[in-house]
Amino acid sequence: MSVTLKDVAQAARVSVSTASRALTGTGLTSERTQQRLLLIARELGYRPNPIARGLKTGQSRLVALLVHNLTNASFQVMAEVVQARLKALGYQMLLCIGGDDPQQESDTLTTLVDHRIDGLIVVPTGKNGAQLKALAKDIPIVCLVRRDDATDLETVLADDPQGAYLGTRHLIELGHKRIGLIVGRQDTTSGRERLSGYVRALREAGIARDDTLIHAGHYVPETGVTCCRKLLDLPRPPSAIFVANHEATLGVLRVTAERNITIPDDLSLLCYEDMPWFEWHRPAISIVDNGARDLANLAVDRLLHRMDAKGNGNDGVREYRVGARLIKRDSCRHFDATAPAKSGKSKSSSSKSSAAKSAKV
Amino acid sequence: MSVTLKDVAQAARVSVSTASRALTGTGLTSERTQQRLLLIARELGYRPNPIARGLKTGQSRLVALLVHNLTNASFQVMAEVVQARLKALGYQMLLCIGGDDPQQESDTLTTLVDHRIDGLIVVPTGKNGAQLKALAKDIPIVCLVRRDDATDLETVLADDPQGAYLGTRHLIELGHKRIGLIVGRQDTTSGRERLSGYVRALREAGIARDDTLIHAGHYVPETGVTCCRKLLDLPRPPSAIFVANHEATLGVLRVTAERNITIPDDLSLLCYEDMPWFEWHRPAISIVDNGARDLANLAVDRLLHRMDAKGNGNDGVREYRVGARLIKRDSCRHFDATAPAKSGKSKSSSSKSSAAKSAKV
DNA sequence: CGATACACTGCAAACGATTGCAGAAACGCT
DNA sequence: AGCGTTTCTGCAATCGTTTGCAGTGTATCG
Repeated sequence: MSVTLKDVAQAARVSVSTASRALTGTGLTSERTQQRLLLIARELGYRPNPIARGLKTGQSRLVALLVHNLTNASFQVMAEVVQARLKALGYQMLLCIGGDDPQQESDTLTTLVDHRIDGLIVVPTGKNGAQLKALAKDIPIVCLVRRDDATDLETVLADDPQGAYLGTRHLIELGHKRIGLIVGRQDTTSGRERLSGYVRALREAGIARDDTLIHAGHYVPETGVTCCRKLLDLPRPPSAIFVANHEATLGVLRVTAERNITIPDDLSLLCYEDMPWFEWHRPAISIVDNGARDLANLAVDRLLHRMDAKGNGNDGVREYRVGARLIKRDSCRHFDATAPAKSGKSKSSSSKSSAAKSAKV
Repeated sequence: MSVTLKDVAQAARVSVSTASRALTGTGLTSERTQQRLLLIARELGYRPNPIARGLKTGQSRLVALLVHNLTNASFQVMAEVVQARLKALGYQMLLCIGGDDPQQESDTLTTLVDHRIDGLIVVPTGKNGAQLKALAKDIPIVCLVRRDDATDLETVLADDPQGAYLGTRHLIELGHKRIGLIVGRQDTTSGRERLSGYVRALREAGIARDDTLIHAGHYVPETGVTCCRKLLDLPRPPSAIFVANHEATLGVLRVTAERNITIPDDLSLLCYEDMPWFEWHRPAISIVDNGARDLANLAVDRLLHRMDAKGNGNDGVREYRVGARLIKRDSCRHFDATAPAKSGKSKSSSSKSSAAKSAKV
């Protein structure tokens, strides 16, 4: 069916071994024959069979990336980055979707080692520590975004404490004192860390922590709906909301739209993690960027390092933090303490009516 | 390192061949030994090595899905569907991102055949017909969403003519007569087909086609911006816009927000293809659903069929169409011909006004 | 000029499975 | 008991590479 090494060898009237050595460039063959074989191989359109090679060498040139889903914009860019990087190095990426489900993660993991992947970047659920630990003995593994506490795997993390701190401080600097926080479940690292960053910023600013302003929930839009309602229904509702549970953003947006709350006039909104449409939305939504691109790149770097190091790529470091940064757009504004709360106020502002607008933009 | 067939055979005091036959269940071994081997294999934690097996059988248990990107929501759900289906059948999905770039597509394709994938579902760029055709001789291929005209590959397509027709008709039924269309490049199948569906609906309703209402462009948000502006700046702007180039939706939304145009009061908006946030958006955006989920499922079905059929799974059918359907949400409304156009009308609802304020523009 | 090193090359055994072929065991039948 | 079937098992080749080892030829040196 396809051209094998034998074919090349025959055409060149040498043995398979010589052909192999010439083509893989082990340097054990004369310059002349090497060139000749290279040429013949090209003419014949020879492509080495990774399966056969893999059988012998134990390597597959396959690197897996295991993420929870593809809906999350961060995972999308990570996948794209990883794929691009790996391809450039001659690896194929095996992208797997684990659905944040331990069982599925475990299954996938076994399939992957069956296929003798050369390396793995995984966003762990945290429930398969033992398995991961065992795997790590055989293949290089790097954890991404989440840590699996049951292991001591090298992990590339977003700097969530800092990101949350940055975001909260930004809001404080704008004059907000009552800042609602919608954050992820407290049994996840990111959930805890983001809360801590928020708390630290508050403390630094001398603002007392008010637990009625803090809501945690699952990473789904519905969380945004319920939490946002709770916040707005408070006797003294917040003047700003920091949605540090990115999936919840949709829910928050909906509730504010339903209640005719104008962002950022009536309420400032700051979100965690970017989505492609955030900058197209009006008002464009300010965010704390967790640096998905950097995270992915670093993860690949670390993985490659380990793969090269053949066994011990331990540089002592167990955990890398990728800095978060604030991207200011239009959804946060200075808080004027004298203005009325968010009760039904009618807009005087229609000033900028469409006439002016339609100019050119 | 890991348990091989030989280990199992030794433990059971039989030959490797017997072990192999027992475990693969070829029925050529006695019930008793088979059970015994199954047991021992389980105890030892034996997992067959797909690489070794692949070398002998020429199969890899790998099926590739090649899409343009992961940003597109349709591709996301397709990837998830394909992954789920394949995994259930013991295949691993190789998800590849081709970026709609012929060169990259071609490279990826070669890598994939190198890895002896058992099957391929591809969204073709349309520029590598020859290569695809050649590949199709060796492995089962199904095209998805786009057709490659240079081949006669089995193709699973969305019913774009029908979808566009449905959408347009919906708007017409709501009383709209001037319907703007923002559609994809006319050198893509989908671009052409959606335009044709739009035209048909118009003709059926006895509405003259007005080419100033029709704009085509690349699949990027910017297209939405420019096309939308052109439409709104028309002497007689449309009362509804059908965005049949899904990437352009963001741009359209931005322009309308900037110009203080309230949807659906001032302008009805209908989009093609769903995005997760469409139903959370206020107003929730009505769409024509191209049935990404169904498309993916059908593609998998067809591929599996071909893979089973070993060579000729040709059922004569070359092309499958998956019906589109209309999902009515809140972005389209009845058009009242008596109301003023979209000139400077001040908002009664006032809700959105300030959003556009941010002067930015 | 003979010995010794060196640079290449080829043979053959792996890697871990599958599979055609032939031998062994078990059985039924005359 | 002898023979033919049938049923199971094992040997060994094979898939396409890589790689240790031994062999060949040529250059180098004393």
